[in-house]
Amino acid sequence: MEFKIENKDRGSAARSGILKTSHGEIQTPIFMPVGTVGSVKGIYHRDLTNEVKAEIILGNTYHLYLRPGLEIIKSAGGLHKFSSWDGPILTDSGGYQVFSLAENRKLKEEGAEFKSHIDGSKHFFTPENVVDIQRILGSDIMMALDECTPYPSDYNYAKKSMELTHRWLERGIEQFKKTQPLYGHRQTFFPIVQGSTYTDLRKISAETIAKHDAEGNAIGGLSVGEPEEDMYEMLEVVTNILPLEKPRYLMGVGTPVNILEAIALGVDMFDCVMPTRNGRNGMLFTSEGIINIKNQKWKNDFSPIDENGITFVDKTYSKSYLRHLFVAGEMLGAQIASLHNLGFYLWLVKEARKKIEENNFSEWKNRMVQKLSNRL
RNA sequence: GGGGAGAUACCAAAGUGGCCAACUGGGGCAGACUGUAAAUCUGUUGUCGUACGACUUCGGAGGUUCGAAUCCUCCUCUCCCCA
Repeated sequence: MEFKIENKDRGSAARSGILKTSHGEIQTPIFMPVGTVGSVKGIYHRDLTNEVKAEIILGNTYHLYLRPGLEIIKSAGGLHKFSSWDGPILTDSGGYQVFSLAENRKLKEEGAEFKSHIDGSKHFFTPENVVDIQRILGSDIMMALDECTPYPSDYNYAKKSMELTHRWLERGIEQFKKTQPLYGHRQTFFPIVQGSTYTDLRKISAETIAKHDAEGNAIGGLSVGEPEEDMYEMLEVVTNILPLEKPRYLMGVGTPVNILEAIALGVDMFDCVMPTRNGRNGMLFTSEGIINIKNQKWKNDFSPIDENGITFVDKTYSKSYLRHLFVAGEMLGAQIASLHNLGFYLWLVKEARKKIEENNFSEWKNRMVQKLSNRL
């Protein structure tokens, strides 16, 4: 994998770049739609490519390992072929499930023991076998196994958790070096910074991660309930330490405002379930603010969903009609909202990229941030 | 014509002397959602008040009782069965 920074913003740490993978180039900053089980919920790949202009999507190790299982994905020739997505794929390691399925797992030095949420069966994830699994998935970017530390965590827990993540990282890197891609294309491996909301821990973690000189670095354990100011503070600490010339990936973030603020701090890659999940639940993100399309106020509004939207649904369907679909519980409503939101998220990062190239990112960002939180 | 059942909030439906402004579900209204156990979850839904609370409600009119959605009388309406 190759990363080249193209432009740097004058008023902030924002930068634009190009990330080259075996499945295509990614223009950063970029938002990566989440397709946990090999599907960006409710969206055809065709629309992901042609409408949303997605350049890379996510898959999840834990979920794909449980279902359909590695045998099937291996037989299919990897996740790209299995799901018919020939663009880049990043797979999360299951580290987030260590956090989100906390009640169903036990953390040990060797790894994390999971009780499947599907059938209760037991499974053991280690820093090593998570690499092996991602080799089978064939993702372009593989993630290290980490513990996504919950918020709030007391200092001692956060420190121990971070240190475990660091030890796991050593093992993951070893395994990564010992193994080869299975399908003839390149794969890379991103380590993850932890450290909860403690400045000194974040600093230690970022330094530790930086030493490994990976092709890209991720920042995890944020947007798990902490105040946004804390997140930005941690980001600033971490982005000042991680190597400038390597892409930075902020995991699981976030709201449109979060993304712009993080871009300003020098983050290049983002993923979040928000555009799809919140879309399914009737929330639309637009350049003018947030719409809860289920609200009564849209009942008689026959204007397009989003005049400025980039996808075909934005001008094809009216707010009134979309509201009707949600009220009626029609799945088309969830699909339209998801497509719109993803289109908006991709528009947002592409616009940010444009502004960085034009050297007026900060000013634009400040103006956008004002509008993005509006409730329409 | 004869016999029976019933009428409760937007709808359906529980409650059959005080713990009832009234279970529950639907519908309505609003909120939440950040590396997806989510096409999910939460709140609210008589009026007024931020709240403690106050006031008006269970087909209608009377009555019994300290107290009635609940018991009695009459009335109105609906449904079912038989002819």
